[in-house]
Amino acid sequence: MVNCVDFCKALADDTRQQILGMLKEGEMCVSDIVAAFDMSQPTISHHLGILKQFGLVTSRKEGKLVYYAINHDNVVECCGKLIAKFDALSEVCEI
Amino acid sequence: MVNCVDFCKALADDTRQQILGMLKEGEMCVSDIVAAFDMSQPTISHHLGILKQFGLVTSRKEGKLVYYAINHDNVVECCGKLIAKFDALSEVCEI
DNA sequence: TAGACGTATTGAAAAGCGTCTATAGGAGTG
DNA sequence: CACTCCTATAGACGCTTTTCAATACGTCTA
Repeated sequence: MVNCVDFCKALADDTRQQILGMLKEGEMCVSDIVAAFDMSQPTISHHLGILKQFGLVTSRKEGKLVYYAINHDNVVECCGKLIAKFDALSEVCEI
Repeated sequence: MVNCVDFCKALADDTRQQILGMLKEGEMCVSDIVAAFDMSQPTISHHLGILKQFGLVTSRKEGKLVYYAINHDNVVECCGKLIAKFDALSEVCEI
């Protein structure tokens, strides 16, 4: 879905990794994510936009709220691509 | 060895990913790496410095030449950390 | 319809990153 | 020693990224 470089760029930020780690536990709406950080709402919205642009999260609207969820398949696929790209022994563990 | 964010930052560049992909096949000296790119030697040296700083490659000096090699264990470990961090099902495939 | 609430967008400032040229340093060679 | 070759460092430039305040947009409710 997304290439390895874009995948790493999407994850090359601590805030985005933390967001993704939170979403691993289940979907969350924007205001709940914002509440977990000491950052402005537009900043979080910006990071969510990047994660979505690269296909690492999905979003769905429910009334006033927007729920974000991790795109599990894409994340796992990208991790697998990374291993395959740099690990000469990757064929041992097919993902 | 290195955290997930730094690992992704180190790989958030196409040139560095290409270098690491080349080194997967075996160690290379700087001038051979430079010859594979349409970039200046200091630029390649800069990227090698970043890869080394984050522990993704090692280097050894042999006369005038400096050979770089991929730090296989560290790369695999970091990929594993990434999967564990974001894949709720990661325990299925222990790395 | 007005207002309140949740989220996205805009525009700007600051910091970071990738690239170059110029140059320095270290190692071999004549 | 002087010279050449290989690699690293320094400094500068432009572009990108992160962050914020301000504001726009959409949705629910009174």
